Amino acid sequence: MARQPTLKQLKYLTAVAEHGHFGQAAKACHVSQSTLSAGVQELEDTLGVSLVERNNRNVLLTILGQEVVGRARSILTDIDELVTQCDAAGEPFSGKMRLGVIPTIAPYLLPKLLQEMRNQHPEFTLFIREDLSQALVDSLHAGELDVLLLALPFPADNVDVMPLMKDEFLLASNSEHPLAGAVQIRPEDLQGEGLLLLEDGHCLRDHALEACELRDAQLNIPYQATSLATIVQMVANGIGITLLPEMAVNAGITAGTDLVVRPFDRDGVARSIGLMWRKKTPRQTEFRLLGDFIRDACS
Amino acid sequence: MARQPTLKQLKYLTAVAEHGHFGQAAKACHVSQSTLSAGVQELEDTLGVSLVERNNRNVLLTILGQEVVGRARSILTDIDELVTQCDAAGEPFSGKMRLGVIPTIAPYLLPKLLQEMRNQHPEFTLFIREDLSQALVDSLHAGELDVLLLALPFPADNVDVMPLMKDEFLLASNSEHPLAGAVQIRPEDLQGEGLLLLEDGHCLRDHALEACELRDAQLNIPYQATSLATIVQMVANGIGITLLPEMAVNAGITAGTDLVVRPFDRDGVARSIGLMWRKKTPRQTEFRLLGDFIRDACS
DNA sequence: AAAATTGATCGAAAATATCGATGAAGTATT
DNA sequence: AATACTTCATCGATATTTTCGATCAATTTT
Repeated sequence: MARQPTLKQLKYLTAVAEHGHFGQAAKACHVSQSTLSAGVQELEDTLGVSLVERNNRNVLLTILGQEVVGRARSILTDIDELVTQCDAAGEPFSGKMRLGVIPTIAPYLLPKLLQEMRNQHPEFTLFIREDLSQALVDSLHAGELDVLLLALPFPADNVDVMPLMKDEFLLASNSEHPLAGAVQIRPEDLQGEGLLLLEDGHCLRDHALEACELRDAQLNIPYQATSLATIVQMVANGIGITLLPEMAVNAGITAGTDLVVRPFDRDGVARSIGLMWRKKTPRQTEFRLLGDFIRDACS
Repeated sequence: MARQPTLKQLKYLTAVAEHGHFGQAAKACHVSQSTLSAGVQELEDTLGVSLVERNNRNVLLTILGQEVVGRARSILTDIDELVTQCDAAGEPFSGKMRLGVIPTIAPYLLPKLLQEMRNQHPEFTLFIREDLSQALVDSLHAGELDVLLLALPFPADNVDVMPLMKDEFLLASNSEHPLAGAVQIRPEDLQGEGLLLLEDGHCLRDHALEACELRDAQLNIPYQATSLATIVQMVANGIGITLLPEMAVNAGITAGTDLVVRPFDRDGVARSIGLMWRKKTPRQTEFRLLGDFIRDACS
């Protein structure tokens, strides 16, 4: 099997084409003339063609040689670009990143986050995928995503997490509901109420119940919905009450309704928002910087 | 200065990307696993980035790694194309060639030649330049042309020539001219006649006179023209007589006129048509094949 | 627990690249 | 016509790089 030409040989050839002189070409390549001469000959050997006509006073390129030089230049340029891209990738927030986000975070954090990102790091491209936690973790391990923004804890192997912030759960009810006017609201007050929650698979459901130290059995859950926006509409129509994450409320999810949103009487009724990435990723530093950035952007 | 990645390293990387497995990739590249592993690491070192995430059960590409793989594939394809082109160039009549032709040959030989070439070797591209012999020879030495089709002899250094065919000179005159009805025509009969010839620089002029063993001094040359077609018109109008190369007559240069064209009484009143190339060209074989082709096409 | 798989690492051997010196062939100068 | 110069090719010695097989460390499967 015939061997491949090497980049070095192509480099030598283009230098000869440029200088029309082996000696000068060698100088430009920082090698001896003999080295360059041998390199060009080797290239001709491996290609099995004549590229340069050595004419003891001026060097001429074969017509085929000219075409090869053209291709060689293009290839060397491509190599340079590849290197350049990798150099630039060393800088944080300069390349690309694939971020997975759960549906109970994405609509409320991303607008601000993406806007800030575009402002401060216009060179940075953030691909977003929205899905349930388990699907995101699977994708993370499949190499389809680089980092996840989700609610912690979530069970996953071989990952590191970086908690970013607490997100309080607020009780949302129709204004006519008894709890809307209560002096103080305790998690225990939820027992027996018609509590509307997202369907199975949404971690918000589990985290909310856990934060309130409640179990399914203690609750009267009339319906399950597929999005918080739907739940808000149901609550506004008096079908029940719900727990809304603070970030959704801050983002205005209740705008246009007469929902009453009230905090609990004690701290800690909250979910934890954080980043997750593969333990062996080489980009941990970059991910931690992203975490800092998200914290800043959303405070 | 950071070193360049090598094609081998890029090859290894793409193999890893393809197989998702260092061992299989190594097998595909016909090297040991350690060699491939070291190659990929070296690539990462020279680029200063992480491309592959080694995960002890499955190999994942960094997002940057995926982009680098994409670029690498493209580069390797370009290399393959370069090699393919050179392989094909080994075959005669498959690449490109730049042919210089003199004005007293081009219009009469090229139509047939180019048509035959397109029929028999559609892959072959023949660039044509038409100019006077001296200009062609200069271009030949400058590397702008690969081979010339002209009338021999023509003085030039460091060239080889390949005579192809004789091209008889025919006497052309108005039908009313005395020579039009002569029993036989000898070169000597031209003395004193109004002989129309091309202007200086056209080798046809010199070759015609030489073939007839005449000198300028022996002739009555009323005008000099810039093309044979013009001369034909002048002869048709009774301004003088001229010598036309047989190939021009065969190509129908006198069509539409009442010119009488007659051969001389003896053989050898002719010019020699041939190819010329740089002595050091690596394509001599190909040029000789071209010569054979031209001889065949024009016989 | 043991066996198997996977990629990284290491030292020795083989292949290669590089250099300076020299050669060959032509050009320019005297 | 002889000489000096320029240019690229060639050669042998040396330095570098590449490659391999064997082994290691970590993990997974049996």
